[in-house]
Amino acid sequence: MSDPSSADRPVVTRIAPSPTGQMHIGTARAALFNWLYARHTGGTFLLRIEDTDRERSTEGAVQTILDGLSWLGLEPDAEPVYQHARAERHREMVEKLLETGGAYRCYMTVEEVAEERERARAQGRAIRSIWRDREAPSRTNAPFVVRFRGPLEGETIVNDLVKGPVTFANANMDDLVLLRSDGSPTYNLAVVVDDHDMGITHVLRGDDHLSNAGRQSLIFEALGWAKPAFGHLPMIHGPDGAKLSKRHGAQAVGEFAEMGYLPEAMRNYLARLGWGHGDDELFSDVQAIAWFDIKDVGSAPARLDWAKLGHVNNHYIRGADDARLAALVGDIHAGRGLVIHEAGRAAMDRAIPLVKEGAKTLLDLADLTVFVLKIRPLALDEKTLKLLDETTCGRLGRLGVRLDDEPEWIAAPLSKALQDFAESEGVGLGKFGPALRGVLSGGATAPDLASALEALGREESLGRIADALSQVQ
RNA sequence: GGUCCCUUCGUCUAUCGGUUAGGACACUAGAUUUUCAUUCUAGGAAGAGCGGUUCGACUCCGCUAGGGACUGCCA
Repeated sequence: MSDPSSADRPVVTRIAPSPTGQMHIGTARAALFNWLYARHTGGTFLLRIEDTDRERSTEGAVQTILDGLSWLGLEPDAEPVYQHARAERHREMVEKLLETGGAYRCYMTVEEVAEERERARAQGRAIRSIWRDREAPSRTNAPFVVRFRGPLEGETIVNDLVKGPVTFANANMDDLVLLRSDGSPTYNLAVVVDDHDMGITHVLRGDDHLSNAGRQSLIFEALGWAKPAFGHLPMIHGPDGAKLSKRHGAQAVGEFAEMGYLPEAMRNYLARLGWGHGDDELFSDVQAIAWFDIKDVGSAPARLDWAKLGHVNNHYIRGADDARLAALVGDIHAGRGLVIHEAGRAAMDRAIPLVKEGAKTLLDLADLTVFVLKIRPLALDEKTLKLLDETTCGRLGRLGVRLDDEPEWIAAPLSKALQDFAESEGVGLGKFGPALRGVLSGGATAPDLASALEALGREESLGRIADALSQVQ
């Protein structure tokens, strides 16, 4: 149902964030959908930085966007376009509109506009300037803005790819400002000119721009240009249904990264928010690209569900390369001020594959591996100290000797050895397992005993047991 | 206030006029067990409300209610 004029061109999509702070997760999802659609159709995915508001745009925010996209693995196919740099072109088009009568100079003061706004609101109509049908004042250097001369009647229909046909009465649409009194172009004008010049065929963006689609359609028409196809994505809300904000835990891409979510997990989870392919929940980028279609994008807003995100992330952590995880987790440990020695590094490498199935985030993985990084002799927690009575100490002593006989220090045979030992002692593992756990981990979270032993290595394991025994005696 | 959008289990969703309304996460119970977790098994859980259209409606239409967006010389 796309605009016929754009149907035959190769697809060009774009993400057009304004660099005014953090990169919202909704922007990330819009980027993902644009990226998926471009990849699916063999088209192009572009980035445009909407920095026409010089007051609010910052260099740092631009970098945040670039970093965010890069982290997500959604690199644009060309250098970013900076909207601000195109101001001359925008002004040219306003000139053209002025010549063709599609726009007019409005000399209303801000106060007068405020009054008109109030009147218009009270009367339930759109804002109209008195200068719409009036000659310019005689005093030539009076400040003015350029407004769009919108049609007074008829309707504008946006055939939205997600929402279906959306009808706006032209009478309800304001004569919006195209050029500010300082001569700088505004958003709605710049978007239209840039989308046209960049050859954008599909505009997939947040729901909050739906009403802008009506306004922008009018400008496209006034300029005599073909419109792109529009698709307005529903917003992402917090778990309570309100617009996603800081108090929901996170809203910026960078925050998700810091919380230990993997970019591929974010892509999978975000894709599933508002888009679906039957019952498929976990899928690769290749599959998502093959399956993605705008017609399968839902129209209702979705809530962020941390539990499910955690589940998806866990799935990708399980499948992730261990060396990559080790590097990522090492950074987290380092960030927490932990020094990682050579031996610790090796122990981490051994520990990660043994514990990662229990990690929902990289932060979890850090918690699950911290026990191998402890330095001997470990400080024993009270719970463990209480478990270390004479009988248990005797057992652990014998266990140490028994384990040292193991030819191979890997989990499966170690597990067998533990079972055999328990049997030879005539007790269940429960009789000394918890004590051994405490001795090996110093109270930190640790995996099952055999895995913990393997991760620590022979020397370290036996050393920790010996340390504990001499400490208690 | 006005314009526009949205509404299936707690959450994300499948369904595209005829189904015991399916799946995933979460939850509950049981099994496993050296903590937590993992794993396995079982289970509860939904069409906002009211009217139409139709032989038949979750699906189409209208109204109501509830959410949301926009209503800037912000984007």
